Amino acid sequence: MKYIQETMKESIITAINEKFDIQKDEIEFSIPPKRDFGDLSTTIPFILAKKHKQKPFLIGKEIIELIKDKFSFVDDIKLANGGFINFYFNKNYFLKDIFSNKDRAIEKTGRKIIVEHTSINPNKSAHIGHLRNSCLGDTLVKALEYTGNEVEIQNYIDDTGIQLADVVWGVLKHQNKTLDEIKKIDNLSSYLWKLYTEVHKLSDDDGILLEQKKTLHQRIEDKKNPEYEMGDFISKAVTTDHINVMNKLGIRYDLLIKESDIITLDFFKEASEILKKTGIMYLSDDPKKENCWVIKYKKENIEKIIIRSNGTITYIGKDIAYTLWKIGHFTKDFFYTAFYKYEDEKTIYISEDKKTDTDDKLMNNFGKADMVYNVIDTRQSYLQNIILQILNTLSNNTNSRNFSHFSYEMVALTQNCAKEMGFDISEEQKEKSFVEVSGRKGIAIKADDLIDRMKNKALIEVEKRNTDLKKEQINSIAEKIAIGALRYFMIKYNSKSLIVFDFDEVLAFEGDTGPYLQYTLVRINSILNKIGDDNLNIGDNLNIDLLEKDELSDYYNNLLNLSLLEHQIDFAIKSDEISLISNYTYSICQKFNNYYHKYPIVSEKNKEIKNLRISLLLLTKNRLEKLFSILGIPVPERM
RNA sequence: GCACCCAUGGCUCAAUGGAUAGAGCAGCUGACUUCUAAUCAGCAGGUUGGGCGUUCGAGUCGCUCUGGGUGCGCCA
Repeated sequence: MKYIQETMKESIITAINEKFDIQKDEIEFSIPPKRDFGDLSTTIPFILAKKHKQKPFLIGKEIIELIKDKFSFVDDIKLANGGFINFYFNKNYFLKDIFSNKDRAIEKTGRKIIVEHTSINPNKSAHIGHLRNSCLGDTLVKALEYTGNEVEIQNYIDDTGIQLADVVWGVLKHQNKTLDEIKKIDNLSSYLWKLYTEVHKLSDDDGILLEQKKTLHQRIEDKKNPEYEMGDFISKAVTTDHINVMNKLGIRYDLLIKESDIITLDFFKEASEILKKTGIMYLSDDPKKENCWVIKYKKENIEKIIIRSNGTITYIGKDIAYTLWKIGHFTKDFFYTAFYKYEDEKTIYISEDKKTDTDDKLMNNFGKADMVYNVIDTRQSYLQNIILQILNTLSNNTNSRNFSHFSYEMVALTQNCAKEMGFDISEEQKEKSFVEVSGRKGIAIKADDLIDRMKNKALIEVEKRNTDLKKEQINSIAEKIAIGALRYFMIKYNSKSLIVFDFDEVLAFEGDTGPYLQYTLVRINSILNKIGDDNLNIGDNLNIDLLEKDELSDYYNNLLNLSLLEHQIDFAIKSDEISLISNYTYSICQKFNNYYHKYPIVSEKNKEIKNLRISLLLLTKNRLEKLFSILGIPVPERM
């Protein structure tokens, strides 16, 4: 449909541009809400009515006269409701066009895009809040790849942060453990999860302790042992745990960037030169900010301090430097080494502050992107907006977008859920309609625990329905269902809506859920198995007019919706809204399931009608498989 | 105080300024000797928080009020 629309736009412009003034990007098509209104609709008359100060109805009539014979695949064009131009396609042409183009390769854009997501503090297990980030980020990655972009997936490791220092203090000073002892701990992330909340409780209002932690934090940053060594081990071990959990969900990374390397290599120096030279960063006149280098945040008219009066850099400075590096504003680069290998040998690299043995060829390929996505929750909007402002100023070129704070609302818990988990909730929090997730307070569901819980629920269902299967098969199916359910749940909501988490909702496997989608595709595969490969020779001789009126309408409805795939994915990316992809997938399944119940396929006697139905089946399968791979939803063999 | 976000059936959410505001859950009724009932069909449920405005057309845009949330440090 994307291609049909493009051709139509061009033909329309050529046909009418002598009489009417219209640009290509002003023309928009939409699928009409009712079949009676045709197959594709445009509101050009309304747009022109404003420009030419005429009635939309009259303009519409004139346009139709000008374009009526221009399209071989359009049977009829009608004017409706005061100015809508509705196109009625030749249905057979349309069917053949979609069917023969279903595997058409997407053109490469030649653009390199960096997506940073996950970026969990490496001091404890991943939890549901992180899952939303990673699922959104990964789906974004896959959608960008699908549309022909080269994507580099980065995961930022804050290995010098206070959060890490907290647990290092916990093991060294509070528990007096040595590095060797720590190395022996099974499931370190989970162990630290508990320790972290303990440390947080202890130091809440203990001044001496806070001072001690501050010193320790500085020693990590200065790479002094044993603190540095311990921090380095913990952050790498925990990061590995995070990579493993995410891998279960099909979420992967190309490169880890350590904050310590940004500091050690003094990336900020180069960033600082750029910012000073362009006047973006300047010495403040404000007496309260004497000797501070600041950036003016225009939106709120605030001077944000970047370099403190003592010469040290604030938090955002590192982020600015990192982003400038990503977009290729730097001459400086990191060094790299291999960090992790997936089962298929694909490697995750990690940044280093000095030369390593890793092959040089790989080193030069990181960074230097045409576009950068930072997947970070909405609470960081202020800082991300400052970065956006800097990049906009630097690139003067206002119409090409090269940075997106891909933001989303946080995940919280229902009061019920928090109670069920036995969390210690403050009185203040109890008054609210939800409980904020907090790693520090231990108020969150760990990713591992959630996946296990979902798998167990799926296991019961699979066992009930498939008594003939072996244990491993049941296990593998249950795992796929759990993953599908979780990934769909995490992205189906609009990114601006707060997810108030409850087990009932994530464990629902009926209705608007991942398993519903999976069930649809499993069923399609099962029908195709019954039909057998021999009977799948769908030729060019499909004739949609053989269908009865009602079926024709249902069939065509499915077809039109299926034709929107490319358009929907483009639109989701353009609007920074991943849930559009899951919504679209759901609509395909709903329409197909309805069709399936009305019209038999395997038992249909009329060969031509059977072929028509099979072709719809194949087309639906084709679309769903593409969408599932973008959404990261696995396809179980049976359900 | 300033900035940003949100408000749509009982609940959870859709809707690209467009035609009669759609789904799922919960409730009720019905469909498995017929391609998997994790499914499907039907019933019921709406003044899109209030007001004003822009527009041929507003759930969607602007202003305003109300209610909720988040952010705003020489912390990270």
